[in-house]
Amino acid sequence: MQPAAADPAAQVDYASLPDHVGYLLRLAQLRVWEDFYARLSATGITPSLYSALVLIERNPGLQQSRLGEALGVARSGAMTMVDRLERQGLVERRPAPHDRRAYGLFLTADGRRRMPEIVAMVQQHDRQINAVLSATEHRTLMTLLKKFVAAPAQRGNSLPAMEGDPTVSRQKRSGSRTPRTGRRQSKPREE
Amino acid sequence: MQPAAADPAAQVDYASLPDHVGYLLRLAQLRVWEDFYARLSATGITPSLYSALVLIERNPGLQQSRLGEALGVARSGAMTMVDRLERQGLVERRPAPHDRRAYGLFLTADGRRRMPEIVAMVQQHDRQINAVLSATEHRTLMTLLKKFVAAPAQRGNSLPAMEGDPTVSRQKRSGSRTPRTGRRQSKPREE
DNA sequence: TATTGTTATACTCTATAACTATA
DNA sequence: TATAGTTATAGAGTATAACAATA
Repeated sequence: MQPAAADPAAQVDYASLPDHVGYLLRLAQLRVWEDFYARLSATGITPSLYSALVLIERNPGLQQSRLGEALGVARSGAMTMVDRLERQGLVERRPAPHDRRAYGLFLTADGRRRMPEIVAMVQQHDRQINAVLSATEHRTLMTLLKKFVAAPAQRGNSLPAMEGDPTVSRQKRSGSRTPRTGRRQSKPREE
Repeated sequence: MQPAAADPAAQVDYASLPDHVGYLLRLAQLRVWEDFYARLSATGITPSLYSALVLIERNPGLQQSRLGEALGVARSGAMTMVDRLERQGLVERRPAPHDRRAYGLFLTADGRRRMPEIVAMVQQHDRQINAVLSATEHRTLMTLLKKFVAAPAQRGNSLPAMEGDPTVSRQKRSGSRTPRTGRRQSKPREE
């Protein structure tokens, strides 16, 4: 995303671009992410990982599939997220009580210990991000965004994670679908 | 992004997630994209391609590098975009008058002919998207988003394209950088 | 030496499909 | 037969680096 050196882009006429909500939404989100990453880079927590953490903290024992559904990612994507959080020692998978296929997700002791700090960093990030708006403006923006999002969608409508996603494009375009192969074994930790 | 079947996600407590601007921005953008892709899928135009088209139309003779800077993508990325637009017959590269390295970008005759229709589709998309807000609300939202975006950034601050981007994450994370190799020849159309 | 266009390569994110164990 | 977790693979998007031609 390298910023234009001096400002060669200044000569370009952006025409109608800034009149599109989508364009502004993207710029805004980009700005938010930049600050998020800059601020939390040391922790290795990304926006999507953070949203997973919050959900797991608030819904102890949550299953991976449920997490994925809640965050709008495929099961395999949820896997990756949980793997990362597990590797960071923040989250653990415990066998589900009544279903030997499933696991429940929990914060580890370390995760519970570190959570407040992480949350504080994110809140600080939020404050920084919102600093450009007055309290009233911020409230208004949140209200409008919520209204925008809550509106009945043409298609399904869950609440996805906090992360970028070239997904939509991929899904909706491309008429060619090629099947795959591959695999080997599963659940190498249950014998 | 498959929508949750019935609504298993409804049982999940989203906790503080909806209080974060970033989270709402992402949801909002997702919704916008969905509609954009659904509506323009037949044309093969993505949000980022559309923004390129608009810039080229308004700035005839624009160089690829300038386009890239204006849209916040690397030169190689601008290449890809222009390649796609060229393949679709919408844009052409003409040798720049006073710089034999450079090319100027122009809409083709066909591009100019099709542009109004594309613009109309995008405007229709915009209307649909904005339908959930009153005219006043929409104006307020745009104003707030602009204010949000226009605020002095900590880092550089150009106006990128209309497309998702896992970019930020990649750039800001990862301490390991491995150099590459590769190439073969360039400009096979200038001998 | 710097810039423009180009190509090769790598990495992130996320999807689909198929498989295993279990229900 | 369906579901949870897993794994392999595909592909979109975008970055970096190196190169040729030109400035």
